[in-house]
Amino acid sequence: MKAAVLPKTFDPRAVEARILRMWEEGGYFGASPEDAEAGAEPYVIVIPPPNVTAVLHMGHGLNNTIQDVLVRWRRMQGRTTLWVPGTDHAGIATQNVVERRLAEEGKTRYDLGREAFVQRVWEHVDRTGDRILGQLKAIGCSCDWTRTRFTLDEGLSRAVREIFVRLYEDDLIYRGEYIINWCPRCLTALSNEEAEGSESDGSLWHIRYPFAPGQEEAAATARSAGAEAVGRLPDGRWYLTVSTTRPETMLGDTGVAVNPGDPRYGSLIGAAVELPLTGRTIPVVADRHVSADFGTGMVKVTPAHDPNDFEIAGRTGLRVLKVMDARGAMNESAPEAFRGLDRFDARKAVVAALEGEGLLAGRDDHRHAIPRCYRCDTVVEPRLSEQWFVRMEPLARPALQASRDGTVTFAPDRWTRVYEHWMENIRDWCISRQLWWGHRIPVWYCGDCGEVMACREDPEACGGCGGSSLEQDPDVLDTWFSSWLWPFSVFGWPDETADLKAFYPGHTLSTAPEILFFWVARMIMSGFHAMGEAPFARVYLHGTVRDIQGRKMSKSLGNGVDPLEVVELYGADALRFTVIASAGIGADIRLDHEDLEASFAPGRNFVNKLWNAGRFALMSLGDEPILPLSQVADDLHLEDRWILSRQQRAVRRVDEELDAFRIHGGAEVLRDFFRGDFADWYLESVKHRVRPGGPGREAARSVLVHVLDGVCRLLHPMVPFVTEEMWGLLPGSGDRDGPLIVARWPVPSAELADARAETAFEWLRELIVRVRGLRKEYRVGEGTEVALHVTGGASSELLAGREEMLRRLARIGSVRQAPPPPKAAGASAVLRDGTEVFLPLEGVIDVERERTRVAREIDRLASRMKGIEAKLANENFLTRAPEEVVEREREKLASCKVQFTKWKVQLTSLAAGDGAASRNRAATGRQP
RNA sequence: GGGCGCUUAGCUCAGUUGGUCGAGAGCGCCUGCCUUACAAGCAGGAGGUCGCUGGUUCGAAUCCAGCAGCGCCCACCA
Repeated sequence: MKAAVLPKTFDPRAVEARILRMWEEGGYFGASPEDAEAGAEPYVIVIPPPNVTAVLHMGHGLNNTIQDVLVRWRRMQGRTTLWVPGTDHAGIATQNVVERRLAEEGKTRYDLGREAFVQRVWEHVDRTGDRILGQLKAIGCSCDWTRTRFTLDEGLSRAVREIFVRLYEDDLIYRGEYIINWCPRCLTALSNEEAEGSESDGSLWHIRYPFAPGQEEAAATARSAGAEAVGRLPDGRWYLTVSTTRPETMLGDTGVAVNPGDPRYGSLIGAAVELPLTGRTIPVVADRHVSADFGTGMVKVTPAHDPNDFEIAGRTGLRVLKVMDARGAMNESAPEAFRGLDRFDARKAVVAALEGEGLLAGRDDHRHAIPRCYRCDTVVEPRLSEQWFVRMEPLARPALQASRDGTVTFAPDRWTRVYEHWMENIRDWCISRQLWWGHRIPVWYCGDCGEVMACREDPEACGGCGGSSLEQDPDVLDTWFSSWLWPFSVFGWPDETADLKAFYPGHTLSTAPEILFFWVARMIMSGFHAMGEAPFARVYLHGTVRDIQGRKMSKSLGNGVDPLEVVELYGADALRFTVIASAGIGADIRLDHEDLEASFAPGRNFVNKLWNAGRFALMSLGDEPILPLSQVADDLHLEDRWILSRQQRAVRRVDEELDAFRIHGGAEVLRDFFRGDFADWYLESVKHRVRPGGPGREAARSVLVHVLDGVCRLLHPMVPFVTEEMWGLLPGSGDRDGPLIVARWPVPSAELADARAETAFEWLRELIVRVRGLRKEYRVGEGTEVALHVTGGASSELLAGREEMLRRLARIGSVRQAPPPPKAAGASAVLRDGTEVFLPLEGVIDVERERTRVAREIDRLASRMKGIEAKLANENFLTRAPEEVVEREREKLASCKVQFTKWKVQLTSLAAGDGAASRNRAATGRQP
């Protein structure tokens, strides 16, 4: 029949596409505001939109699997569930990619012009965007695809405009000339977060600036006040020494600063020095920013090319002189010899020139953090320019409060402090970018009256003078300026839509910690500002996917793992289960990109095992109807009651784990239950029962289907494809109104919990394991049925009627509840409850070997007993340890004593059986 | 410079409030098995002074201090 056709191994390729189509066509992923109204409290997740530029990597694989597990779990629990998908236009990143393409054709974006270039980018993202969504689908993400959004689509662009104008009107957006981080390659401003510091080896140069004529007295005074950095050149001129890591910037120096309280330099304040190589004379000023105890205590001031120096200039009135252009080359304000030189060439040239003039005092190795562009890794240049900023402090206040009062919580918890620290030290956000790909800044300048207007709609005429010579700001907005609105812009904000009412705020956000500041923090801020409440309550920050050497997976290192390749090879379920089960909460995951087999075998093997359990059911259950549990309640065998009881425990624990974001914990619970309990023990103990004529057949069939049904449900959020397929093939036993994806999540049943059955079965399990162990230990193959003697413990009650199971699972021929005959040679063990187990092995074992082994065991046991006895003799232990702990120790000791006696007896019996043993040594070999 | 995290079996990692953890899983390894669900499997097993040193405690992988190694984040000390 059907069952016979099922392949021995699960073939994901044969079923995934079909199931995916079924889910999608069935509309199970979607949710409407009406659903939310009718159903239980909605559970909403908005996806961290992947960049349209890149293809999906394993980080996405992990993150989206986590989200899908949560979503599917809540959906099955009956919550109205919505997971909104989408992609991010990724300003710089995408523009870079397209520009690189153009470069291959020998063109630049300027050759195309703005409009044509943007058109070109659109063509590119239309292609890649679809591919990314396809990849998400391939790993099984149950997003509502009908709601797919793009940060640059019309609705979201309207949201961007609206928030910009609102913030502008509230004076929370302003324009100004400040030192910002500038990428000389991308030719745009960057936010603080986009300039990533990277430790590098550099140099600290010490340069001598000669004093201008007439400053000798001031210099000499400083010198006698202890200013070692002030001295005389060979030609007699006085000089002072400053230090810098960027000598080329000295060409733009407009002053030297000292701390006003520095006793050495009091005389120098107001003095003039000659700036080498430039012929300019610059003043010495006092500023509190300079610390007396670092370096020489004197700082060269380059206001146009250093943020601190810019501030010093603001306080002291030093002039601001730009000596570099946008590309980081020295401009016309630099001395002729350096004009046009790139900053790094200029650095060498300046150092050489200074050396030539005898003004280089020395150079030290200097390791420091150099900020680089997060997109192209070019060293960022601090640059004075006019940009747009968001005033962050007012926005940060409620966002900080939300974390402090627990409105928003982070998992793992340590991120709370990181978040709060950032919020407490928030700096204004530079949002303008000199790019073409992105949301154009909705600001117009009037050429007639100079009016500046931020507008929701493109203006026809100047609001100030009515003139029509309006020009829009050429810049675009930081890509994060659209993504920070994502949690509500996807629902149609600023309109008061039904979606917004039903689905905002969401519940959980799952993402990588790298974008905690870029995105998470800002979403919380915009959420409060635009919507009056946080966009989500819980933030889960998962770990990083790394290669086997611990390096972050990246395209440039070529150490990435392509999720689609994994899906192709092992299936989406294998990928999902592997990443879920392989790391704890927020912990990094390591995968070997060179050995996908080794990396994903755990998931694949597990999925296959699951498949085969289902296959067994289909092959062995037969076609007769399966009775509901209620109808077989009176015929349940011990193993039936045991597995049903265990299942209730598993359900409870999975809920606990998932609720705490311990997804791996949930996977572990289910693996233990399904493999450790169900497949290894339950199936093995009922195999003979489900066959026609088997004892208690109907009960076994019913329980088997019931439990397997539950296993499918419980595992569905993690491995949705194999469970959906299997569940569909299983003979029905209960609610089967639709596919598994919308089936009811199991609820622990107090009725099925059966502590006594659990105790009894666990005892049997222990007994069987011990017997199997003894058999292996004494090399008694499965072909040899042996007798079993049990005494003590709860044996008689627990053994009643279990002979069949013992025979099948431990190859025991007969069971005797009596001590072994005196002096019998054999193997013995003691169960935890003190039950003594003895297998008479006269004539099957090598007695001499066993005797030495047993003697060794006796020694080992004796020393352990001594330890426990000492503990029990300890007055402090007895009085202060909880009663049950002491009791446990006593039990431990008691069982050791029993075991000890057992070994002793065995040793003597082995000695007694000497003759017989040597005669039978030949029989110790393998069974035929 | 400040902050955070990690260090447990050969490898990758679990271990929730200190007490069945006298420490587990997966992979790998060893032994025996193609037992009609599954060799992507079954049964059994070896393997760990829980980074080091102290401390608190009747009891520490778990708490505290110090140290070492690795990693991450933040920061305007030129």
